[in-house]
Amino acid sequence: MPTIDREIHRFQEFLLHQGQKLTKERTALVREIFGTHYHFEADELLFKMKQKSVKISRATVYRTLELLVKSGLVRRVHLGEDHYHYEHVRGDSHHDHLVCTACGSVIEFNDPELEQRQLEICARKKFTPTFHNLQILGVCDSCRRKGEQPASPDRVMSIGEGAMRLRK
Amino acid sequence: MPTIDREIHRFQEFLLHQGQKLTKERTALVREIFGTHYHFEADELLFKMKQKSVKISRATVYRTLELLVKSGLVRRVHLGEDHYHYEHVRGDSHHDHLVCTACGSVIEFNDPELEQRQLEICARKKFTPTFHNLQILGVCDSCRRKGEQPASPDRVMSIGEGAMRLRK
DNA sequence: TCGCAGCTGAGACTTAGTCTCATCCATGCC
DNA sequence: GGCATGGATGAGACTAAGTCTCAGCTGCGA
Repeated sequence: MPTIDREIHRFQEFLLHQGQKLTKERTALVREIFGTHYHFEADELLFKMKQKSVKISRATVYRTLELLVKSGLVRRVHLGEDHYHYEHVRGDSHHDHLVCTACGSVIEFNDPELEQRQLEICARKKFTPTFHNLQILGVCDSCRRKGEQPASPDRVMSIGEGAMRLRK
Repeated sequence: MPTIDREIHRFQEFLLHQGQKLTKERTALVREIFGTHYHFEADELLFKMKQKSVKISRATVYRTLELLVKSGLVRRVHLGEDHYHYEHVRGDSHHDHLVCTACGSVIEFNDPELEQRQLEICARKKFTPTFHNLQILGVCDSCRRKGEQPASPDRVMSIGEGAMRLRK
């Protein structure tokens, strides 16, 4: 898949630039992330690799995710749960998330006016922003119509594909 | 301190309303939270109680924080670290946070225009919001002037008073 | 193809938070 | 005040997510 090869190439350039190597484990992870996942958890990724009989340890998954975040190919986000989620980046610009607390679905949005307003607030407070993180929790259209009971905001359903956990 | 007594009274009413009791442990925690802390971590609170020789277990601290969040007296927030922070609420309205990645200080702001814009985005996406969470990470004015090197965004310094941890 | 710096897996360890259960105590009733 | 009782407590085991260690492996430049 040529698109993924481009990501792998970008990752390799990033690694070489700081004297690091592109190993087969790293390549496999990039393939998995850019090939099928969008929002995912570290443990979910580990599980998928095991499912495919690609032997990669937990340590390597976490180490590689850290490198991918540093390289800018992957973003680490909070989606209202008490651990991180990751999403791959494909040259698309920054966005924020609407997270449905009933079904766990994630809707992305990008709103330049909102971003602009944030910059104004920072300027007013003499604050130099480097990064921000906005999640709006609530109920998506289809859940609202199904009349499903939203979970309480501090107990959001698992997001993503609900992959089984590897560690009992 | 009469102000704190008012908070304790509100908490007691909340508890009674659902057949729960105001114990001396819960009272002590409310006093500590409303008396001296603003943004704090669960473990920090536990440490402060131990310092004051008030014997309260970890389980009770977490259980009481949960009740305080439910009662609306305390809010649970993400400040860019991988665990929760809490802040007490004193009738003030919702606000968001600017978090300095160099010194760990937290600046609050409330911007009705920003909130309004979020509602518009939700309406456009047919999403019913219940709650949101915005942190802007960056460097505060005094750190910028000191020319301090900001920590990388994914490795934010500890926020709060840097209380020693109880568990080694 | 060789050497070695960087990488890997296995599993011990850490941190933040939850759960269990025997015992305690706040509250309502007498 | 004394008593009954159901909710609350503490100690510590347990869990989830993530980090660290170290002996052996491997990608890549010479």
